[in-house]
Amino acid sequence: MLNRLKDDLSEAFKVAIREVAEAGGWPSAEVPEVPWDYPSESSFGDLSTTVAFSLTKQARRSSREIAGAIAQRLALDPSAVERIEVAGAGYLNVFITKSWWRQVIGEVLRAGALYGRARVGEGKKVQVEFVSANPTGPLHVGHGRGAALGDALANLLQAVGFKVEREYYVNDAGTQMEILGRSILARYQQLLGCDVPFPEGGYQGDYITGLAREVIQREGDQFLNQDEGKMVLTFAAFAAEEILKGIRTDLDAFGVQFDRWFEESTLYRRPPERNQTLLEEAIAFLKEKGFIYEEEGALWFRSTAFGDDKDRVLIRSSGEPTYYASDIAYHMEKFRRGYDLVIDIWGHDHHGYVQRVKAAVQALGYPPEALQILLIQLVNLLRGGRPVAMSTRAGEFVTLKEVLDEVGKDAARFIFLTRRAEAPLDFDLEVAKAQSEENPVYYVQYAYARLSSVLREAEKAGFQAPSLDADLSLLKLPEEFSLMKQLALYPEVILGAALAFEPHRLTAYLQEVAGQLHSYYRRYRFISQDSNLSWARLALAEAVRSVIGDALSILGVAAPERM
RNA sequence: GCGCCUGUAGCUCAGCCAGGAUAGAGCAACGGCCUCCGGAGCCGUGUGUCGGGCGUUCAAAUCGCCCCAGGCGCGCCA
Repeated sequence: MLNRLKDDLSEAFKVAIREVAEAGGWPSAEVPEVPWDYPSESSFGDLSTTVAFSLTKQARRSSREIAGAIAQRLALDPSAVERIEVAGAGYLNVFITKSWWRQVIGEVLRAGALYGRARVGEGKKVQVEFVSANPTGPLHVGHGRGAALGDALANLLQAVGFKVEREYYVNDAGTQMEILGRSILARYQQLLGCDVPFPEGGYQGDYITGLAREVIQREGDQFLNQDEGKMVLTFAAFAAEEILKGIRTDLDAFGVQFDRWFEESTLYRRPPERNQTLLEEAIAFLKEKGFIYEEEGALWFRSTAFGDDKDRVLIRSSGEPTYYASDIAYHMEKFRRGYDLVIDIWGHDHHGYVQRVKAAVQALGYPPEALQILLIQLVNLLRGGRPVAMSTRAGEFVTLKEVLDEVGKDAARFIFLTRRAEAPLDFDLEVAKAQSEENPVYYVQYAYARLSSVLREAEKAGFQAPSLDADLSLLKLPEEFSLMKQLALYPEVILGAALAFEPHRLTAYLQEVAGQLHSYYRRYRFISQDSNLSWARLALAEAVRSVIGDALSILGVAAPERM
């Protein structure tokens, strides 16, 4: 709605600029786009443009003069625009009519959950791959941040018309599986009284011992004297499956569901209908394109042809494929599935890898912008302002489950989404638990619960479902117009957050709306003796509630009617 | 050494991609507010070399270059 208004205004401005140019005898061929700002100060109007500044050169006049001339020739819809003012050095400030703002309420109430939805995605297929933690241990807080971001981003993209699939890449092959198997085997042997050393670089967490104990419970000591190489594989497969179960449970508790769990081992298996594995196919394709060469017994990919610093090995001289090779095959597989856009969410420590994978995607014949890689910075876990010590190596880490048990899903998700991905995040357990103003999630949820309560009370007082027929012209307070403006902005916030891959814009928006609502609530009453006014304010209440609820659902945070 | 991210109020951060009017929030601090729809709330008070420098521009937190500080990455590791 606001968008439509801005488009209309832009058109009117362009017409006026052309007229001014013709009258003034300066070139009118290049009429610039008209940029719109929301001025911070209400005396500067509701919308403001600096378009006059950009015309000074071609017009050879001052921006102030140009702005004045434009303002005089503007033909505007009087039902939407109250007046135009020229201010400062040549700003053109647009004041929107009160009746136009009031229409936003009806728009929200009529559209309901569809308010703020857009179609820019045009049904294009997007894949968001996130979390993808190795099945070698439970999810920790950092994974939680990735999970919250990926899920919220997927929701946002859905909201603007993309067809989204969520995927988890399971690294169930390669070295780390072997280390996992060895770690469990060592604990198994130790538990049964054998004096064996723990493997170097093994996974030391207590859960490893727990899994070994589980094996003993189920199978006893029958594996003690069997072939170790075989046992490592068996134990690894068992452990990965168990750990993955735990991961699924944790993600479920966190409210994240994936459409597909793609196993790395698939890349090394020959599908019945083909005569090559996906990995072999990928390499064969690159070879055919001339990007592969042999040197020192290894197979190299000429990634430098696509902006990488150096060429990379795909097949080691030992015959083993590198992790990079499997990732190339994986991305080939992804794009074959027909996604228009693939988004990978990785930990920030992988950023050296970005260029490489993009290079591979290009070599495979896909446009580089079809793959977007988002890097998430670390989560610093604090308790009462003091860092909580964590070391994955020593097996000491705070798991996502522990955090969820302590602070709950909603607080965790919301806080994870308050910062943009590439900024490190301090996550203070005490703050996340606090049921007070320190904690942004409660502040926002409370606004929703409060409005729900008001609407319940209203019903008791005889104001059934907020009426679209309410006389909104009774809404005259500045605070009411502030809220209406926030409602009007919602579609832009959704669209902007989705296209920029920045869900944190939505948490910020929610905090702003909640703040305005609380402030209004303390000062005025929704339900009063004046029944017409009550109807009008309740319509506003319902509209605000609807938008807060919708935004929370996109973030994956509950919108409680009572707290 | 090269590359990426970060540097904005005492603290945590928005704003930077698409440059515009006195740079915004929250927390912390202090002082107020429960005849009234939920006080998990509200109102008020103060805070800035936007890391530094140079440049582009009518206009720079925002764009470019250089420098400083912190983090991370640069494997035939994953």
